[in-house]
Amino acid sequence: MKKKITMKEIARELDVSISTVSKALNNSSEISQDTIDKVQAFAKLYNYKPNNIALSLKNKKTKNIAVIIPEIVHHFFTMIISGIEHKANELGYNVIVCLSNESFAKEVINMETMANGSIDGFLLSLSKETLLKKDFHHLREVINQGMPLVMFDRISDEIYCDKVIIDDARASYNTVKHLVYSGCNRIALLTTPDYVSVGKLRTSGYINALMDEGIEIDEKLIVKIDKIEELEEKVKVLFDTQTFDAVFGVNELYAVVAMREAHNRGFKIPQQMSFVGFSDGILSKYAYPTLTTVVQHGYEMGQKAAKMLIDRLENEDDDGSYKTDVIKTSILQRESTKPI
Amino acid sequence: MKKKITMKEIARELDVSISTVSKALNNSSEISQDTIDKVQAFAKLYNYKPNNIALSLKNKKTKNIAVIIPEIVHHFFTMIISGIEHKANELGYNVIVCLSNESFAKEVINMETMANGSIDGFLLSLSKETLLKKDFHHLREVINQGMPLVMFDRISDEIYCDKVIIDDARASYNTVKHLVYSGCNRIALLTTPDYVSVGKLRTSGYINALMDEGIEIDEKLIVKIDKIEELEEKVKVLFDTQTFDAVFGVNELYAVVAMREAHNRGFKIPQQMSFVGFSDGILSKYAYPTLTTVVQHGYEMGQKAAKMLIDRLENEDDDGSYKTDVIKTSILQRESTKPI
DNA sequence: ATGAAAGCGCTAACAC
DNA sequence: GTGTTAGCGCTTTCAT
Repeated sequence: MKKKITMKEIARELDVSISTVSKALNNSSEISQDTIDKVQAFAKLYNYKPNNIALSLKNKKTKNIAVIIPEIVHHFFTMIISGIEHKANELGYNVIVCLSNESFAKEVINMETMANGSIDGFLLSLSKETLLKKDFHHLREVINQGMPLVMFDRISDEIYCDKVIIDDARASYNTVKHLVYSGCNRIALLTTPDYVSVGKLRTSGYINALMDEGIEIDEKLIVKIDKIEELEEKVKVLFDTQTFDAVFGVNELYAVVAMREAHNRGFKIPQQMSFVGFSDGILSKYAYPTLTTVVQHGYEMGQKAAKMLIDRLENEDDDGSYKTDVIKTSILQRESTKPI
Repeated sequence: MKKKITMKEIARELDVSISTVSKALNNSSEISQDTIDKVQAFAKLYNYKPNNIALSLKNKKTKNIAVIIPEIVHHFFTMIISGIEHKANELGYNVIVCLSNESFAKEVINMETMANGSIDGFLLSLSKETLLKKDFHHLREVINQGMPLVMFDRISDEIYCDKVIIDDARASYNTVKHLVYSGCNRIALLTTPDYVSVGKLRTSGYINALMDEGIEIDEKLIVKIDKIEELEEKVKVLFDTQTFDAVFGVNELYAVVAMREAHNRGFKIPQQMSFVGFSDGILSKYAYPTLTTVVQHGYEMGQKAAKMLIDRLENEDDDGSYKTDVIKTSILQRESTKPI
């Protein structure tokens, strides 16, 4: 069990001062080549590695960033984390993952525990509860302390900071148009309550597309699902009470569950009924039939967010202007919709 | 932008010494109630929070643990992370996530960068490449430094440390028996190459179950799939060249893809052909028909692993004995298999 | 070319 | 009851 060696010990062994060791290890021009060689050889021999914590304390930066997400068991979020991790590592940063579990309290605690020196900046996607309460004091606090914050996907307009989002409304608009052009005109929408920003935007895109196409909005075709537990029941009720020729789900799960129900009721897909979901995940890809979806490019979103944060960290010239990056989406046509 | 305040500043403002502030904040009995009140009030007013980095340096512990996993975009791994995160937070630790992307080099780098003081211990699931190379020097190194390591799921018997695993062989054995009892006797196996420890164990469980049931092993029914890209093709070949009445996949994806192929070829499921997968994920749950699977309890596994590591961290009495926890699995009967 | 000393923020043994 | 001091591991300014 050879414990980690410190500069102090190297200094003692080589009978030089600690500062000489420090400079030698950093190839300082102040030090003779002889000493440099000697110190570096010794350091390598004993596998010396500088202590990150000491460096953090000295430099006032940790090279760690925290990402706080509502949930990790979601394809979209895991793709985002992948992207963040990749980009952060590439730029020399480590990623600390915190889960809010959609809870406001947990989100606040996470931010508070991380804000005390453990990290250099935050990457955050708001929990549903925070979105509902509209209480953002914890975000304001870290921003006031001068700690950079980049929000992604589930953001708030009330907070002034860098952001990365999807063009949700447009994506939804395009999708509905796509369905219309493929011959559908009674399009059901499975969405979330309006307090979820992305759900609201997708709903508005749906409405605008139908209006632009001169199709009447039928409120009965808009189903708002809050908790996953009510999903199956609400879908059944929709099928029991309404007629329609397409279903657009604001996430892949909604769409797949609806598709299964259609299957069970004997509908031919996509001939009699079409399906589109949001966020191209594993479910869409392996559903039967495979599901046409809006591709959100989560990996790219994660990379962009990480880049934005690190740029901010490494550029002192903080001019006080924040930017919002919008990630383009695209429609991935598979078996659940008719070709246009 | 009110910067973080330090003890030094509190001391200056209140005209007492830094150590008095320290003690007052820690409610030391050495300090008069008066001073304690005064200091704490001031601290609260200015929202003083101790600097984690300074504490880490002083205490020689960071309250951070690193988890290194091959991939994050896998339901099983995300469940494990959830479990780890939950348990770690509960016990006062933060989780730093590192992805090896199944690469040996990345795994080594991850461990090296984290081992220099950033964390107190490791949670690790080996990358495929490491499993193939059987090069574990990086693990030995951190263990030698006295840093605790707990391996989970993809482990190596060559390394002496705490472990948490699934009873893979038994789970597989039970599953095959389950299929036999439900009336199947030509059971195809979709598995990974043997260097993936869990794949190997599952394959052996399959073989043992068949032997115990007096069913001949047909090597042609055992398909080893290394890369995801060859999955669909190999499944097609299986269907083209063999006859069978059940498919057992060592993960849910393999099973679902095979089930789709069966669907496309007009097989009635489960009447003509049964399907079982491993690891109860989102795919199994929403497949059509829903897929019977082996439940691996990833969340529980993550919790156990985190608990084990933290126990080790907080109990100095390291008696040099390591333990291996085996998580029980269970079969979740859904629509893709006949009831027994 | 080398070393002494201060300091990052905090704790704790020891002095007064 | 309060303050002084040393120290965690490292960097850096300022002597020498």
